[in-house]
Amino acid sequence: MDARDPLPRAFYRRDALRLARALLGKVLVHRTPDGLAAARLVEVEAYRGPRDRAAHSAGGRRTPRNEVMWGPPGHLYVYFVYGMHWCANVVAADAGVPEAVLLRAAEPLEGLDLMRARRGRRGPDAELLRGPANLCRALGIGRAHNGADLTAGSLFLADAPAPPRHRQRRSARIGVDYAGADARRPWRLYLAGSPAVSGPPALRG
DNA sequence: AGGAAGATCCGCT
DNA sequence: GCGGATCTTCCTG
Repeated sequence: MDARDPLPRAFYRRDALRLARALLGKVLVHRTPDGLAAARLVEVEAYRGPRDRAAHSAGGRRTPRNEVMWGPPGHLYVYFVYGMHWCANVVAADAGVPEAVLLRAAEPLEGLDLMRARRGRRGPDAELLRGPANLCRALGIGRAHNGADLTAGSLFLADAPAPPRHRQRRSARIGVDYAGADARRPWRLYLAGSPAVSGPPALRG
């Protein structure tokens, strides 16, 4: 498979934790009229369905907002938070199983000028996609991309070598203190030492 | 109909 | 470390 081809549907058809592991190192590509932007995923979080109190699908709540989580795998679930930010998830597992992987950070690869412009040229390049909302901003992802099919179209994930195991780390997920015991489950995965990883220093090495 | 909280980010102290 | 920005969504009454 060419590195520029979208990963196939079968890649996404597994539970969110396994998909999260597989996503580390993969390349998210977005072609728009303004140009192409691409970045390598270095931080993700698994949200594991109705029994996961931290997930938007907790308790089996199915609403217009999280509807995409119930759909087939390989689509993007994009939601709006805090009155100003967009965040993007990759839908995992079979239709009817509402699991997803939040994309928290990535290292810029292509389209640096475009991403700087979208971000307002703030900070070092390595931090252009540091944090879930910044990632969406730099890649031009927003409301229009909710439900987008990542296996066909201008927004897709391309294959890339898996990062070495000795750089892979796990931690509790960030920003889910409301979720009780589930808040402490180690379902955040990241690459140690990447300057693009978000969170406090203790959660980046 | 109303209100509370949110899978965040940034700038200031 | 803290709080403000800003608005959608969902639950409650």
